[in-house]
Amino acid sequence: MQQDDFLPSLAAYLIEQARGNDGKAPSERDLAEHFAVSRGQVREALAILGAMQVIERRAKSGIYVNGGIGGPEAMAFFARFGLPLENRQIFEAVEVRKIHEIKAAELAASRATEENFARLRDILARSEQRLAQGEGLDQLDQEFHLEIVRATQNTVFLNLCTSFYALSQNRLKVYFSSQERNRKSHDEHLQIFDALQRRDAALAEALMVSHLRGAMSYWAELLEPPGPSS
Amino acid sequence: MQQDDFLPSLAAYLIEQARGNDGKAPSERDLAEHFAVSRGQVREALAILGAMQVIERRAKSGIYVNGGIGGPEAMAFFARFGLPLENRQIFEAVEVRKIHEIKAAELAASRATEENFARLRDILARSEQRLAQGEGLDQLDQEFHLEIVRATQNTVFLNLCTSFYALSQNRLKVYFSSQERNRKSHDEHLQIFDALQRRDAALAEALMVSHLRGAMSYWAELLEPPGPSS
DNA sequence: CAACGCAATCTGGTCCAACCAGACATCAGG
DNA sequence: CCTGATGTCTGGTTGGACCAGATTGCGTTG
Repeated sequence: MQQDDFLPSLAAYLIEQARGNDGKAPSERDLAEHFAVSRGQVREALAILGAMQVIERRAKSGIYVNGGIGGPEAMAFFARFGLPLENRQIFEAVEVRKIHEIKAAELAASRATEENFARLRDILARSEQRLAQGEGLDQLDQEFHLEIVRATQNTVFLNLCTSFYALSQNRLKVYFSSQERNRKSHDEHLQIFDALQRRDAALAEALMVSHLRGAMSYWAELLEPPGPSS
Repeated sequence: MQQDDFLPSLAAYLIEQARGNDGKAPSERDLAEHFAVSRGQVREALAILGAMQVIERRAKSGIYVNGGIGGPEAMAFFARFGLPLENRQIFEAVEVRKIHEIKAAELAASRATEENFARLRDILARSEQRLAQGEGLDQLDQEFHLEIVRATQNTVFLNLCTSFYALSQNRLKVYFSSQERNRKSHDEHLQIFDALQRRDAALAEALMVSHLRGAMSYWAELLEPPGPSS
């Protein structure tokens, strides 16, 4: 109940306390007392939250909670630290992820190395195994998609996609609870892999589009996507 | 020479010192002495860098610099704090930005509101003014592209693109030093705007592709893109 | 009674002096 | 040469202290 949990719980507490108080959070000293830690600890955590732009530290005035936890750094952080995001943000993140992965498939078709193909083959083999045992893909699905991103040879892109994957994956585990959907996913993975090996960028892209369409629309329902009007 | 500059200079120092020392950086106490600040200050900065995964703080052992500054949080941070990234990372970031903006144009065509169009019109009008005065676009170019992203109504996407824009824009100011390139950019902006207003997603996307192709290839040369073989 | 001004208070920013416990390297003893 | 004890170094954490600007509230004054 301590150490790594401190930052998220502090963040949650800040947001809670700031609501209905002009966005102003308790003072560092109060926070230290409330969490029974030293002020130094609080300041370290606040430094991180401040750098994430989740809060604003105004000298000689107080700590103010910025409205959004939506910044990319903040999202990546919160995902890592396990703080839940709002459905709307998750939904938007999923859309961004879709953008990334479709393009990744296209780029990977021309850039993938034999090393990438080997890893993909390994992932698919392990997927086959898991399916044979009647288990879900989840982790392996993530590995497959990230390996395609890695195959673009763009490390910045890979890091970015990793963050967004972590962001949505936790909430979307349900998808892989159905053996039927698992089977379908795996078959589509095989087709995508085949297109990549044949260096057919257009086909890989098209297959990825349809692969994600199915999954994403299912997820969209789960997440109650925000309608156009409110 | 103090306050906000501390984090980037500390980061730079850490990376420099860690090179050729197993990635191990000086101790907190040494850092505090070197920068003539208290250990508390150093620890706050290290907390941020640690959260960014730029460094790893190993208890009772030392501070270790993680190879990459390429993580999305780290990149956004460094861009904000003005620490220069490596050419390769900038180049990769530009490619990611390209992916984002092309898709943004497509999505914006169907989602843009009258409010978005109004802001775009305003940006284009101001661009016209600046060009008439013989000045470069730079800032306005950024505004134009980000407004298109905003028109996708995806705030996570907007935040993400804002980070990546900040990342590359600083290094690419040179592009807007040529009046001819400025004029060309502006004309293409007008065409894109027109396509958006006509809700022609395919056309908007195509125009954005060709708009970015010109600019990006110019930038690519500046950045000495890494060849396929080292 | 209202407006002004001063003083106490609160806040973040910064620093210092400790202590803890594990990691690490060194050195003495077998 | 190997082994184990020991002392040093490191990050982790705490408490207290001071500063200076922002804020608040009260008392004075017109």
